[in-house]
Amino acid sequence: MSLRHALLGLLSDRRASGYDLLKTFETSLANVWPANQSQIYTELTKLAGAGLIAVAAEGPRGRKEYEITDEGMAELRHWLTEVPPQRVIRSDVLLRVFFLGVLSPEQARAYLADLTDLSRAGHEQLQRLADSVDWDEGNLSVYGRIALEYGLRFNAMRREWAEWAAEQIR
Amino acid sequence: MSLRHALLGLLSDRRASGYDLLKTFETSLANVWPANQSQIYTELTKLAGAGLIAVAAEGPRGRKEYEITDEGMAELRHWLTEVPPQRVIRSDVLLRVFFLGVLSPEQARAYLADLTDLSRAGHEQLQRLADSVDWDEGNLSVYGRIALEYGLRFNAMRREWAEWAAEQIR
DNA sequence: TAGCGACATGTCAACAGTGGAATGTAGGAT
DNA sequence: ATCCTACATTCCACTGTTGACATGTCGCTA
Repeated sequence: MSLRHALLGLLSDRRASGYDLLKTFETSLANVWPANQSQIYTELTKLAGAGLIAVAAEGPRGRKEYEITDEGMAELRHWLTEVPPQRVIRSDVLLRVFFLGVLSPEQARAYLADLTDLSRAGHEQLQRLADSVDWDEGNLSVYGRIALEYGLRFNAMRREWAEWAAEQIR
Repeated sequence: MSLRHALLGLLSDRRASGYDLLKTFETSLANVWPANQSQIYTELTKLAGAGLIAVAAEGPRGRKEYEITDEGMAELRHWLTEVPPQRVIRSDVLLRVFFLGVLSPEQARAYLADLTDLSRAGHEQLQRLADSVDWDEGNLSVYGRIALEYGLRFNAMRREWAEWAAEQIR
């Protein structure tokens, strides 16, 4: 149920078409809440039907620019302040760890080494992103920076853990 | 597609019925890959149909004890060594952060304070679990301990991040 | 002016996950 | 002997996610 809130959140900042939103999902939101084209258009239609967003303008090529309604803003605020966050995160990365005993110690260490590399690469990618963005004083900047910092810390944590874990085997 | 591998992984350790597996999912695997009853039974039927597991024994009350086949072991090893782990993790926790600008600074800080508490509680719960288990020398123990350490480090990281983030606002 | 790439939306089938209903049995405690 | 709890499975409806297919237009450039 979070896709709708992601859309409401983006539309709370500025009006946009499905296509605009799709581009945003492909870039900044890709690492947090991926969504594809069909899902976005379907959900926009549902949101409009529920009165949480409305078509504000129509443009060339059938472009429909949506804006958030007061009802939509209320729903967004409700989600932000009242809905308890998901406690569990499905992680196939961690799931594999449970079953590494099936492999040889060498293979298990190789898996953890791959995770180390993956985490290092993720960290570097985010660091480059952080360096390339000019962080002005806007809200999106403040919270975008905070979200990015989470990514940096997460990757650092995972890298250190994977290195530690590899040492624990045999 | 990971539920099937979770089931194969568990069955690689010992034979079990759907009911046994369900109990395992409710306890040790609940924080890594939650699955409910209907999903487990459906997937077991599919796995048996595909020849990756087989009914090894039948017991009282229609109990069917499954065991992993050679084909199933091959699939499990393939998943562990060859299938690249998911790069993105959907996180509604982080998604909210992007949109905290919609709220007042006080409300945003309150959200981060809740996250701090949540992370602290999660850490304590895992710490209690770690203290209560007797870590023998088996593989499950080694890798179970490694997975648990991930949880501890993750919660610690998130708590520190949430505290840092709250300071960044205003 | 012809063509191409980006813009733009809609629909569909398939699979994964959630939650609940229905059904029944075995075995231990009172 | 009865009852309750835990054991045990199956099915169903609904929602969310993925990937592919289908369709068409605008505007720039060669």
